[in-house]
Amino acid sequence: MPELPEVETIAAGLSPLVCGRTIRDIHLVYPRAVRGDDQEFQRRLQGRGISAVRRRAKLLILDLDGPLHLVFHLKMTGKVWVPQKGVQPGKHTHLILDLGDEVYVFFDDQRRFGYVTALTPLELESWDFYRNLGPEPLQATLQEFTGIIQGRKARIKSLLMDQKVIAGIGNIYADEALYMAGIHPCTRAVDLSVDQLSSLHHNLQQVLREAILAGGSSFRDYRNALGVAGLFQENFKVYGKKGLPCPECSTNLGSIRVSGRSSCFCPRCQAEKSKS
DNA sequence: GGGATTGTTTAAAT
DNA sequence: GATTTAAACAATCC
Repeated sequence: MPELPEVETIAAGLSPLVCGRTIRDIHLVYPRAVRGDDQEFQRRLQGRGISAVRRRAKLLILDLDGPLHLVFHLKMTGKVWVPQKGVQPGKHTHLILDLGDEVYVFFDDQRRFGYVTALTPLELESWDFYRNLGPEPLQATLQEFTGIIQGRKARIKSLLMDQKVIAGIGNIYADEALYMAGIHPCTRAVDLSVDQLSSLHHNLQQVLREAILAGGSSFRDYRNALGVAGLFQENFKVYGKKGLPCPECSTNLGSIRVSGRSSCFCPRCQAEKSKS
């Protein structure tokens, strides 16, 4: 489940390995991994040079000469990586880009929820999902953050995970940021105080930065561009820790479902406001 | 084999 | 129409 820090780590690792190289050949093992027409996809990529690797929200984007954008969404189990020389594609390798000199990019995805697509700049900008993405959480100022959340009636956790509100946050970092800010996931945004909004903004940026420094989280099977696991899962305070003691107060952590997602929190440190 | 897992899309409800 | 919520979907593992 790669979220912002994981995709950021992948992009940073991938960049020096592929930038300046050219896509010599394409092996599309599993055509359904391509969003849109797979023949056109292959035709578009052939012979194209790679100029940059970047991230927007949870999307991994390779900028190609043309210009053209090779866009990956990794969803649950997607991996984009450059294997060591001699490593053969695995059972879940759906796409192989041959960059020459025995350098390859593999796109693996065990659960097959992820996808890849090749879009022109115009197509990328007119893609509804992309166009409607909210601001990057690490760039949003407190004023911006407050502006997009204040006054909304939805539960704060739902808003944090809504890509149209703010981009790149998933279940892990939503739970962690809410815990650090001492806010119950079911709190209506409209009920948050100015101090709580400020704390949430600060802690959200904090947890994302720390996770990026740790190379992302490797809960389940995330791997970076070199196939190496990240370390941030060791820093999880609440995510996936239902029933374990809270690191602050030792109360057993609880779990509830918020907008269809399991949400771990501390019933004491993140008590619901009893305001009438 | 049912349930859990994910982020996004779509539809329904408010 | 805007906002919010719930269900559906993709595929696989345990």
